[in-house]
Formats: sequence, C-alpha cells, structure tokens
Amino acid sequence: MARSRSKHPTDGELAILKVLWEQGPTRLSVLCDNLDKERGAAPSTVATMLKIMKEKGLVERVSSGTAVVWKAKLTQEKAGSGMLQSLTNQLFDGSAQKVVLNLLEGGKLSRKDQEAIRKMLTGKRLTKR
Amino acid sequence: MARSRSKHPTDGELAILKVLWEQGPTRLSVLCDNLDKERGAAPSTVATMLKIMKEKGLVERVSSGTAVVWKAKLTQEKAGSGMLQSLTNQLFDGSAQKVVLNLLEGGKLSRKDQEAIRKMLTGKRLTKR
DNA sequence: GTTGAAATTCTAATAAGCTAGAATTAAGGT
DNA sequence: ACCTTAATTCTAGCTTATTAGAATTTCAAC
Repeated sequence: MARSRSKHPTDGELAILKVLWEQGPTRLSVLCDNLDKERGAAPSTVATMLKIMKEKGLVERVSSGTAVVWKAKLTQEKAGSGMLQSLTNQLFDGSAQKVVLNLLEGGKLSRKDQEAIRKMLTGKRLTKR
Repeated sequence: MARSRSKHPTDGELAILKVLWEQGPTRLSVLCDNLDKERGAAPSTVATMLKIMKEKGLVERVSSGTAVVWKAKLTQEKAGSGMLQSLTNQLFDGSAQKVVLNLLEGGKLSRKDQEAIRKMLTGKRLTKR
C-alpha cells in the first residue's frame, strides 16, 4: 500500500487556485502568466495539473463562448476552513480556541486585529442572543 | 525538476510526533503500539520513517541508559505555529484576523471559547499596556 | 555462550506530486 | 486552403512519501 491522494489541495494546486480566485475564470495562457514568478511553469505543466484538478473536482473547464476558460470550483473560503479544520484537529487538539491563543501569543494579531476581533465577538453576542 | 521535501511535517510524520508529544521519549515498540489504529504500521515502517525524520531534524535518537528511545525535537507549539503561519499566508492573505473570522463564522468557536478569547484580549490589554 | 526479543538496516515496490518536451488538435486570420 | 497561435493530450522522467519483508545487529536474560 502506498499513499493515497491528499484530501486537501497541494501547494501546486493552491498556486493555481489562487490565480483563479483572484482573476476569476481564466484562460490557460493567462493562468500561466499569472503564476508566482518562482513557480513559473510551462503551459503543458499547468495543463497537466488542471487535468488532475478537474478529476479531483477542484476546477471546471468552461467553454465561454469562443474561448475556453478554467474556473475554480472549490471556493477560497471552503479551502480555508477545510484546511484550518484539519490543522486544528491535528495540532491543536481540535480546539479552535487554542488556535487563536497561538496566534495571539505568536504576536500575529496586531492591536488593530485584536480590537476588531473583540468587536466581532461583542457584536455577535448582542445580535444573536 | 521534481518536487522538494515539504517544509512541514507530513501526515505520517505528524502521527508519529503526536505520540512522542503525548508520551514523551518512547521506545520504538511503544511508539508502534500507540499509533492510530487506522495507521497501524509495521515496526520496520516506523523505523524507516524515524530515520528520515532524524535526517530532517524532527526527532532525536537518545540512548536512555540501557534502552534506546526516540524523542521529538520539534515541539508541538512550533509545529503548530509554523503550519498555522503557512496556512495563514497561503489562504488568508497573511491575515491572522481573517483566520479568526473564519473560525467564528464556521461556528468553531463555542460561546465559552469566545468568552475566553475576550478575556485573553482584555487581560492582555490591562497588563501589557 | 546460546537464545530470543527488540531495534535497525537493507532493499524494494507503489502512488502521488511535479515537471515538461513532443505531437496533436482547434480556432482564427489572411 | 494555409498558417499561426493557443490549448490539449501523450508520454515520460524524477523525487517524495509510504509501506514493509528479510536480513542483520544488539543486548539482556538464562
């Protein structure tokens, strides 16, 4: 038994999805041009990845009138929450609170962030309950 | 060019690290026994992984008096913050605030969590500034 | 000193992920 | 019809990640 396909998008797949999220439905050539400079991949490389991603249901091939464009099926939100959930379970005992604590202690939350979060929490309470 | 080694622990490596974090320095046999039932791996499998993980600096082989034990070198905290940071950059535009928002909107933060976070934020403010 | 269990190394197979050249197809312009 | 350009398929290589049987080593126990 070897390993099976990852449940989440891989780094390469994320690079492609990121462009599609930013640019919306995109032709292959544009997609290639907009990939990270680091990860400047050949068109055939990107095409191969798209084929696999289509199999996985991550993207869609759409005939937009004359041209063909590629479209993200997985939304950024879903990808984010899925991977965040996974990470929470794997490294934070499933506790989202621990995640926040880690961010706070790691200095990742600026004072402004903290203020905004406090507001979000407070707002939620007032309206929801 | 093919891909290079992941900067972060893989799933399999995390499974091993998890046991080491919970149990502390552990002999191979104990490690094998304590791996997820799902991921019940043969001793030679685990040994091979440990060898690679040692190369990566994730674990350490320590002669504890008579027996040999394996020890995590990467702490759970560091692994957590590293992967969280990475995820934040990749999917939340580097904004930790967006991460918290995602958790909140996804209903991952219970009322108790929210209360605790509010306290943390408030406490921080009072002491720190 | 032989035995036996645990640990480790050796070896090797398999799939995923990444990469892309070459060949082929599709579409539009001249 | 012919040519150019973009898109796609075919094919193939290479590394990582995962898996583990077999052989070997180590070491305590008897």
